[in-house]
Order: sequence, then structure tokens, then C-alpha cells
Amino acid sequence: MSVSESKKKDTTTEEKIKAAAKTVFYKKGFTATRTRDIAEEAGLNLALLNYYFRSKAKLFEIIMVETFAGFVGSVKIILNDDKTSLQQKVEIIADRYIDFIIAEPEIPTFILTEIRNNPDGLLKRLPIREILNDSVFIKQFQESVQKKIISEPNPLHFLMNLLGLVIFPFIAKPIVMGSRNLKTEEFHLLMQERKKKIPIWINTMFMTV
Amino acid sequence: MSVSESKKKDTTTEEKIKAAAKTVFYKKGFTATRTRDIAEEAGLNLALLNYYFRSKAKLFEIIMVETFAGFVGSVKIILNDDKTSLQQKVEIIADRYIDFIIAEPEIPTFILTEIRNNPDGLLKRLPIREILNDSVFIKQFQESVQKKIISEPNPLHFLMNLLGLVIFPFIAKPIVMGSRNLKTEEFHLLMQERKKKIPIWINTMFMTV
DNA sequence: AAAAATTTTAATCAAATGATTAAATATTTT
DNA sequence: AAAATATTTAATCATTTGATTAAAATTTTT
Repeated sequence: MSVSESKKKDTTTEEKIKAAAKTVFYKKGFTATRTRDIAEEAGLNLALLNYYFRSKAKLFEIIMVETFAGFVGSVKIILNDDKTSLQQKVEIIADRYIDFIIAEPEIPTFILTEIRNNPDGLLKRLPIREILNDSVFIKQFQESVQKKIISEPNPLHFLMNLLGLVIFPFIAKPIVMGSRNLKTEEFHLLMQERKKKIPIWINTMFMTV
Repeated sequence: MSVSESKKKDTTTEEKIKAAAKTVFYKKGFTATRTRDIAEEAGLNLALLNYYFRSKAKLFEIIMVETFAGFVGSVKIILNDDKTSLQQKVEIIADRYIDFIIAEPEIPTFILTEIRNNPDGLLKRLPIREILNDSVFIKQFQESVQKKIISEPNPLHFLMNLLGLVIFPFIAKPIVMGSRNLKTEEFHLLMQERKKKIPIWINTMFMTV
């Protein structure tokens, strides 16, 4: 009573289901996960999924939007900070995203495969184009191109390269690890190295000075 | 009779099924494709799938191994050509792979997601580590490191960057296209540009001279 | 052409799976 | 504490889906 709003349990059933759904959906994708997997992961009765969320699709929808919005939203904030330079933005993105993906390694593949399965559904709701076009990043990029600080006029190449350098190794993780027999810890060290290297690489690729 | 070995039909039923299976498996992955999808795509009776291939899993297995072996095999040949320099290898990989993926745009995501679903199964059969370690590429790379032509000692960074620059834009294609409202043709032009740019980028990233 | 072998089809099965229901249990309100 | 409300459970349904079967059609062999 005194703690008023909080429930007895530290996590409510609804939260448990969402957490379990995230775990399973991230790992297996929508079609490959069975509602029973989620129930089991949560340690709950199957019927509760349909009691709290109306259907598997609805539950997935919620997880998907949250995940995707979080992922896009955090880049948006970084790209729109007018107190950081282009170079600093690259450093921040490399640093934050590598940490983020190490903590949630399934997310990149999850997002990419679910967009493949349903490209329109999500992309229409997330106005990526507007976010990008109106961003401080784009302004800074165009200025730098004009001042000939950057040699590549197309910001898409810049972003594809940056995100490719950050994200691709995680997507290809099993191959990367298999190609040199790495343990998880060694793989993570490699990725930590990249936090410092990626900004340098991007610099030498694009910056004329 | 005279044309001896060839059948009346230009494509046998078995081939039709395999072609249809490729199309559907590539687009949707193993779990999300129903055997009925494949039958429909092939314009054939469902029971034929089990007549020619024993099961969905067996059919998938065949497609998967062929695809993966083809993909890895072609890099293997390029990496082991002792008549080409490191720089030439980069040029060839960028050129060939971008053309290949434009022709078969679903393959990268297909391979990546299926490895995620079953990392051991395939990677154990494809000896990536051996292929890489025994390659001419690795020798050339180590020599270049010793001669201080290359600044980065770890070939994994080199390969991750190269393949990331080539493959990532295709994996993220819906996002890339959405981010600037590109038509497929414009996206392809972007990728064609990258054939020339990637070798230059890799050079400026890694080569000291 | 008849017989044998192969290929294809329609119908059906069995298991998996998303969803529902009605009853049981727990919690909150009165 | 009793009544009302909310949550949880076990059992079950209906659909989907991979697989099988027996018969029909086609092709090959004799």
C-alpha cells in the first residue's frame, strides 16, 4: 500500500511476457518462434499471452516497434546534436553502437530479417527519410563537402560505410569467429578495437585533410 | 533418341522444384516457407516435393549447401590466385560480388539468417578457417604487413571491412532505399559506383603508400 | 502392342501451433 | 468477511502444414 503504485512482484506478468518475447523473437524471428516458446521462456501459461496481448502478431508488433524505434531513435539524437562535429558523431556512433550490439547481439540480424519479411510495414511508420534529411548531420556533411573537407559528395556512401563497418561484423559473427576459431571474448576484443579504428578509417576514407 | 541424354522438356521436374525452392527459401528462409509455397512457385503438385526429395529439410539442405559452397568457393578461388596482387584481389572481389548480389539479391540475408538459425551445421561442413589460413591472400597480407605496406596487422579487420563495404548495403537495402526514396535502378547505380570506390577506400584505409 | 516402370495427382493423415473457453485461483473493493 | 473483479490454469478447438498413400496417367522397355 505505502509503496502505492508498485505491485508485489518486482516484474509484472505482462513485463515477463514482453521480456521473454524479446528474447525469443530476437533469436528466431517471427515465423520461427512459437507462442509456446515464449510462454516457456517466461515460465508462464500459454493462454496468458493471448490474455495480455491479443495475438502473437500483436505481441510481435509491440516488440518490433519498440526495438526499431529505439534503434533508430538513438541514432537520430546523435545525428541531430549540433554541439558535436561530424568526426565526433562518427566516434560516438561507433562507440555506442558497438557497446549496444555487444549487449544485444541478436538485434541487428533481427531488424534486418524482419524488414526483409515485411519492408513496407515498418519503414512506413518510421520516417527514416525525414529524420535523415532534416538532420544536423546532413547539414554538416553538405557544408563539409562544400568546404572540400569531405571528398565524397553522397552522404549515403558515408553512412553505409560507417554502419557497415560497425554492424556487419556482428551480423557475420559466426563466420568471423569460425574463420579464426575465436572465442566470444576474443571476438568482443576485436570489436572493442574497432571502436577506435572505425573513426580513423572513416577519416582516411572521406576526409581530405 | 538422337539427342540421346536430353529429356523432352528443357527443364526436368526435379530442376523445377529446385529452382522454385531456391526462390522461396532465399526470400523467406527455411521456417517461413511452406512446402506448398514451393509447389505453387514451381506449378507442380505438392506430393512431388516428397517424391523427388525426401522432405522439406532434405530439399533445403541441398539448396543451402549449393548456395553456400558456391558463395564461399568463388571467394576461395579469388583469394588463392597467386597471379593477382592484394589490391587486385580487392578490386575483383568488389566487382564480382556486387554483380553477383545484384543478380541474386536475396542470398546475403539468406546465408546470414540461416547461419544464425543453425551456426554449427553449416560452418562445420565448410572449412572456412582452413580455406583462409592456407590462402595466398593471407601470405600476401602478412608479407605486406612485414614490408609495412599495410598498417593493420590483423587480416580479419581487412576482410570484415572489405566484405562489410560490399555486402552491408545490400542487407540494409530497404533502409537505404527508404532513406532517400530511391528506386531499384538508382540503388543499383549506387552499388555500381561502389565497385570503383571500395578498392580506393580499402587502399586509403589500409595501405601506407 | 503389351507389360513394366516411372511420374503425377487427389485425397487424406498426423503433428504442430495459434487461439479460445470455462473453471479455478488470487486480488481488490465494498 | 462477502462480493466483485482480475488473473491464471487446464483442456480443447480449428487451422496450418509436412508427409503419406493409393490410384491414375505417362513413359519406357520388352
